[in-house]
Amino acid sequence: MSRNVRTLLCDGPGMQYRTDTCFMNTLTRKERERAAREADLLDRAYALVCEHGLVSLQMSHLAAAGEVAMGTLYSHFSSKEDLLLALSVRSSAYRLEQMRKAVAWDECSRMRMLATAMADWLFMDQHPHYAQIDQYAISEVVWNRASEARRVEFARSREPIGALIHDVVRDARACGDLQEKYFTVEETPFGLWTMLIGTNLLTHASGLLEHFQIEKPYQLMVRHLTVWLNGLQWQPLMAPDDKALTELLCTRLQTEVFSRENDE
Amino acid sequence: MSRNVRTLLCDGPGMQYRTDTCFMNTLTRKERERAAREADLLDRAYALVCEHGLVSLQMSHLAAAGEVAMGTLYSHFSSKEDLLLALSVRSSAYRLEQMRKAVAWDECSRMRMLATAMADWLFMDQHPHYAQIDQYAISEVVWNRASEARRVEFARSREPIGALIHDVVRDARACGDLQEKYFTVEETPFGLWTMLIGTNLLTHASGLLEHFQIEKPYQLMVRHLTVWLNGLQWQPLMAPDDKALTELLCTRLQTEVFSRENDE
DNA sequence: GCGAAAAAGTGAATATGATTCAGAAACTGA
DNA sequence: TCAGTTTCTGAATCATATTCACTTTTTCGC
Repeated sequence: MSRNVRTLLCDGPGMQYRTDTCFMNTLTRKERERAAREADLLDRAYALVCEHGLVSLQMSHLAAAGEVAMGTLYSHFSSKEDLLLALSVRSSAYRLEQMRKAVAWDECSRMRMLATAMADWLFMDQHPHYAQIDQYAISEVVWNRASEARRVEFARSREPIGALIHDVVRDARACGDLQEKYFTVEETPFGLWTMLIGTNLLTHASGLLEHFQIEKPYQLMVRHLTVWLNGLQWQPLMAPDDKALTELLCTRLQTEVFSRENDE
Repeated sequence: MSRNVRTLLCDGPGMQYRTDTCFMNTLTRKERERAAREADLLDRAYALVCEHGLVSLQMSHLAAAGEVAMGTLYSHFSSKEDLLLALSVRSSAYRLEQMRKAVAWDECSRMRMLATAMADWLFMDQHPHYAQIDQYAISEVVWNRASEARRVEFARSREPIGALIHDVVRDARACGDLQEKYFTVEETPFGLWTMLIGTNLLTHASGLLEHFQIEKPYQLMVRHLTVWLNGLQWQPLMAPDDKALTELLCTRLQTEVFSRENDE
């Protein structure tokens, strides 16, 4: 009978051991242990990626590193792709942390919006392997081979980040910095989001941007974001050619907001 | 002695049979036949992708379909990833064709700029498999496993598209539609480029955008491009909430520019 | 044309590495 | 304690990319 409920709920790895107790928001000891092991496996997987590169990540290596059998590994992750997306989910927390600092900045809404983009950039700069994993995991081929449950988990894991940014939009509207109502609150950050992802993708295709005479893609992106913010009439308007401003912004963000001390 | 020259030039598949005759821009019969076979293999590979999906594309299937041995296949493509990037190179010609129509539109420079983005969108709509291949091929993992020669070939193959867009920027500057000189001609389209790529990536991660209450990503992108163009002060300015305009634009483009007859 | 050397092509064998599953071990509750 | 159940195990399987020893074809000096 408990069996039946469990079966109904199970539609993928990571869900496998969830029972009705979930509804009470309490995890059994077993469930906690299992979650802990999954987290541990992900940590080790990330360490392997850092050490040998994403391409060399092998399920058998991870099993060895995590001191579990292949079968156990596969009880957590339905496939290698599922593991990659799980890694990406794991990165959400770090991104969120960074993002929180950005939006908490004691500055006007526009600066805070820009800071969210820079938070992402800084994150990718500090964690190039996560940048690579995130990028790869979201590509159609990998995405579709991950489990449905993991895809949902991924979307959920990014929700808080979305919420944070939506709040900035709402603040901007509330204080009059952002008059326009062309977009819903949810639609507004789309331009920023796509530029971030596109820049990341292009940046990592080594040699491609150089071929098109583009030197510092992230700096350039910030300038294009400035253009975009101006297009939204997000006050106060700024000149996108002001490279000094961009750099000052970078510097201030790093010192005032992200306190670069915590390099790992 | 000819051997030596050849050896020096050979640094990857696809280059393997290039000799000094290249410098005279004449291909020997052999070289032409080889090029023809490579093209044929790519056609068949694309057909296989269309029929069974990118994930199911197998080198052995392609060898069978192209009636060549595995070894021969590998004399053309150094790896599966190299083949994928070659497929992406192949798509450049089709993209270019579409793009040419867009920039030849009898409209103001701003509309033509927007039309280039729509050309890309339409291309991806008409050739979803190319959209998927292009996206995957440019991802760091695949990109780095393709041969250096192929990566260069890819960059070169996109050059004409870049040139076309740069011309639109130059035209806009010449006729006064685009006053600003914040960006070099090459830097100007970066915002558009990244939005296109980002939108494409997000769109194909099924379920993700829906999760964030984003309905029609490409329409939304066009509106964000309008914002961006406004930010550049690219005349004539337009209201990005004018969905009717966006749709009219789509319709006009499809009828006047891309003559949807040529659906394959 | 002839025949040896070089080039191109072949596909079975190899190599890699993801995934499975039959059985062993651990745990549970009476 | 023990039967039933869950969980873990890792060698075996399977899927495929890649290679390479060998065959066929082409080239080219005579």
